[in-house]
Amino acid sequence: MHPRRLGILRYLALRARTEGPPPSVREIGLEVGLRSSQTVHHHLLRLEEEGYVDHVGRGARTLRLTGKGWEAAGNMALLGRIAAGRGLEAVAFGDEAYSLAAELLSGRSGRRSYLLRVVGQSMVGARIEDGDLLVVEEDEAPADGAVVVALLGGGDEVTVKRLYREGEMVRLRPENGEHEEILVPAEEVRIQGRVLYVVHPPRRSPSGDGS
Amino acid sequence: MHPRRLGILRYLALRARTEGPPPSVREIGLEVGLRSSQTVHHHLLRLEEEGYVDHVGRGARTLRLTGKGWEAAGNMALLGRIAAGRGLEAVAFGDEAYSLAAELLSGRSGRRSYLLRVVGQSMVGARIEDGDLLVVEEDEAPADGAVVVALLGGGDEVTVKRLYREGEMVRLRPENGEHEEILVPAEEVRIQGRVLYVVHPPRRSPSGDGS
DNA sequence: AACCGTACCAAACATTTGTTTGACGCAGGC
DNA sequence: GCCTGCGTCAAACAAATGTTTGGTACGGTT
Repeated sequence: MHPRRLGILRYLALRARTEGPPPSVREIGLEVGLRSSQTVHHHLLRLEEEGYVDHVGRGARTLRLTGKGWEAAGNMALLGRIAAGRGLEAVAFGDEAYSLAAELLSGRSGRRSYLLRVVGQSMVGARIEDGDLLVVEEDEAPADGAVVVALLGGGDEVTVKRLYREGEMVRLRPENGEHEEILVPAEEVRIQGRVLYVVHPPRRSPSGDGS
Repeated sequence: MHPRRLGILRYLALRARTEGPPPSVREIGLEVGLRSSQTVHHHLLRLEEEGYVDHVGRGARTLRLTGKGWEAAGNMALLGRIAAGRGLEAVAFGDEAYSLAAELLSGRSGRRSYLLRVVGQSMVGARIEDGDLLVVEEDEAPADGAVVVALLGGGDEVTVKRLYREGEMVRLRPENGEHEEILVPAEEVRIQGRVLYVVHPPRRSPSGDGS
């Protein structure tokens, strides 16, 4: 991905998560450092050809990120499915999830946020279960005891745990008796964000259906 | 509230819940039946003076509903707090709730939806607990087994239960062993909507905090 | 009756905004 | 060397959009 275009996508994502209209062409230029509206226009055309952006109607500020665009922008980053146990699974999302996130976040501190889908049962004690959506706000220094998204092993591994700092060490505690705590040096873990909300449908009926 | 202005507010709310930018002055006029952009402008000025709308930045399509505006628009309808046991409590909302609802609903079937805050523990079995937010989609005929919002006693009483139809009767089943089923004639209950999502923060840590 | 405020319209105006035109420099391939 | 594609700029154009101006009609007040 062209770095300029990536910058544009990121800015579009930022604006989409912020209250207010999508940016104008010149606003984009101002943001990403392009002095000619034409240049922005040029990149926008490419991005539209390649399916990263969209137009909803005609007129001013009708630009919109597509699903592909959100993905490429990265900072919306349904990073992937969080494995309570191990590993990062295939990224999976839908437009509904995006728009859900977009508004859950609007009006917030300006911090970036995103959605994750949970895989695993290690946090059932915090009402987080397999398949739930998490609304995560980026925050590298949340309070002790917060439920956080942590990156381990240089980013290869993502997990949701409750955070406790202990000097040079970081304790990541699951909330499920069957899972074990992780205790690692602070350098080896990067706190990515804090879980703001858990979103899920009501539990399926014991017998019947309803969904 | 001036009916014209109410119409404008409603349209603004509609657009805010829809993907795409806020409407232009002329688009508003088209919608509410005003042929002069000036007239729309006029009402917009009044609405801004009275604190129903807002401007975020300068330029095109920077109009925004304020909390007061959302409330006046009315179609967002945080009807009230649902008492799992009895009674409808005071309506309570905040900007967060509004914006949350706005996006959770966007892109949906066109049915109206709203948020409710749960009071009571009668549905813990369906992962619905006291204080949770419910995203409810209006639906008078949901499938058997769905978790629904039901109005009893001519609307005086609101409750969340799982729905089962039995001939002329309707069974509303709580999911908490300590609560009793409600079995009433179909005429005495009005199904208001179906619970799509449950939204809540992660459960507070057993010991510490983090929120 | 004269006056005032409100709601509305048509038309014009100024600004913003999307888009087009024309040009420059650079890298890579033929 | 020469051509092509790309990224960039400046400038202009055309469409849209927010805003202003001037005017009409109506109802209530003084």
